[in-house]
Amino acid sequence: MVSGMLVWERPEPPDRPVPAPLSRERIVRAAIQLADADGLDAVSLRKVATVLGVRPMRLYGYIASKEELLDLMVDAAHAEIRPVGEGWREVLRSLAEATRHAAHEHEWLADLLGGRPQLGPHALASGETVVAALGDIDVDAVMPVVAAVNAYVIGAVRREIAERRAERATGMDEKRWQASLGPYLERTFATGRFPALATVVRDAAHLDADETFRTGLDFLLDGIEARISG
Amino acid sequence: MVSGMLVWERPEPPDRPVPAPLSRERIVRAAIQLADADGLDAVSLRKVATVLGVRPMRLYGYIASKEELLDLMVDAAHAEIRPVGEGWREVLRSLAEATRHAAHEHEWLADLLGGRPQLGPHALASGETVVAALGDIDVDAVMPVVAAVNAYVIGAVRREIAERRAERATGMDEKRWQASLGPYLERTFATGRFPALATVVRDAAHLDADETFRTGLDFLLDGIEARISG
DNA sequence: GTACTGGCCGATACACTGTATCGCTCCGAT
DNA sequence: ATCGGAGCGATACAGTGTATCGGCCAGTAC
Repeated sequence: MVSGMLVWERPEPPDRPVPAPLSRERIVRAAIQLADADGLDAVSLRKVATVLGVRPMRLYGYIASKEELLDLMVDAAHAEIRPVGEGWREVLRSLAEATRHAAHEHEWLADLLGGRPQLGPHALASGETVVAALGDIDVDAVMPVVAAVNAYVIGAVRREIAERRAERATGMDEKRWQASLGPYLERTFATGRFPALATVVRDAAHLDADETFRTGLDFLLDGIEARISG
Repeated sequence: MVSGMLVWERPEPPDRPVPAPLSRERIVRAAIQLADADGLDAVSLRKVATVLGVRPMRLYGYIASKEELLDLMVDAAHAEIRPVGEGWREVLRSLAEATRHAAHEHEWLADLLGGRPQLGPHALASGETVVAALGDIDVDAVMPVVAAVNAYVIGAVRREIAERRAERATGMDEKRWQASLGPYLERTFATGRFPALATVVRDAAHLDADETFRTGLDFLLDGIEARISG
């Protein structure tokens, strides 16, 4: 009981805000929302907490560090990566395309992919699907094959997103892109120090992002096929 | 002239510290030294300035932002990547191995590779070497081939370094590694949700990092060979 | 020799970060 | 009715990248 004041005189306790119900899932969703909108740099524990109507330190009841939050985000993204198809080649291609697709919807994924080992349930689940589809392949060959495809996808997606960002940074349309990077390359090539590069960049047909990705993936899958069936 | 005091009475002006001679090269070397020793997170403009015996804001006379410093670091690393060999296959393999080697000496490179377009002089130089060695290949095929190899290397190196760090984080030796991640995977596999994965992880032969990298690279180069010579 | 001026340097400041610490409050068990 | 413990949040700390701006200095024009 508080002092001698009667209830009638005592004011009500200040409206203690109803504690927002919290969960890892909510936290991760909020973080992803921020990252989708404004990039990975926009994800800070304070901003996430604000979005959730919560004080920052509350989050530490659910995660031990920001790194863990990023891990959870990546695993959440893996939930959207569901390889399908029949036969090892189709499944691997599906894995690659689905990963790329996810990175298109969540560009921050390009910054995180491959940055730490993926051991979350969703990542393992998609791994399981892939490995299961490779059942007709020599057991000892499965890991190297999956690792190779994953490596290619990680690198290809990173490069692609990096280029996309660079283009956007120059002003979003292709005109300004050619107006800023084009001239730089022109001037650089004009020095004559990179003749072979200059020739290829100027004379060769330029594939778009889709074609580039698929071409590289086909190289890899062809190489795999040759070895495992041989 | 300062007031009426004679020289003899007037103290010397305070030892104005000799301004440390500065250059992008020095700045980048200092940053790389920090990153080699303690990782990318240890690279801050303040720390770099301290190493150089300089105040932080001075650096902005040489670079416009920290991102530019990171770009310069990456290009400096590219200076150590000099692909050699005869014929397109040897050169591409050399490019891949040299990049991996650089990332072993500068682990931070794994965090930066592929993160932004590489247009620095050293990156272009190694690109020139590679493209020049692909002279006997159809011009339109050069870019996709180089892009594919680069993508694979970026991803493979990232994965490899990420794993190495995870191992180190558990205590550096293999015993503790098995004592921390092993049990996690064991418990996870024990749930029976990932049977195919469990089988492969448990029963298949495990390649070491060198073998894994080379196997994937061979897949890719084989696939390339099949297409360009066919 | 003197006045000016333009450029560089550095101190300070700002807004923000991740997270350690720790007192308070409240709930549930005894 | 009392105690214990857990969780919450305010505060604090050490650090970040960088904008701003006052002042010093070198060089130039007379």
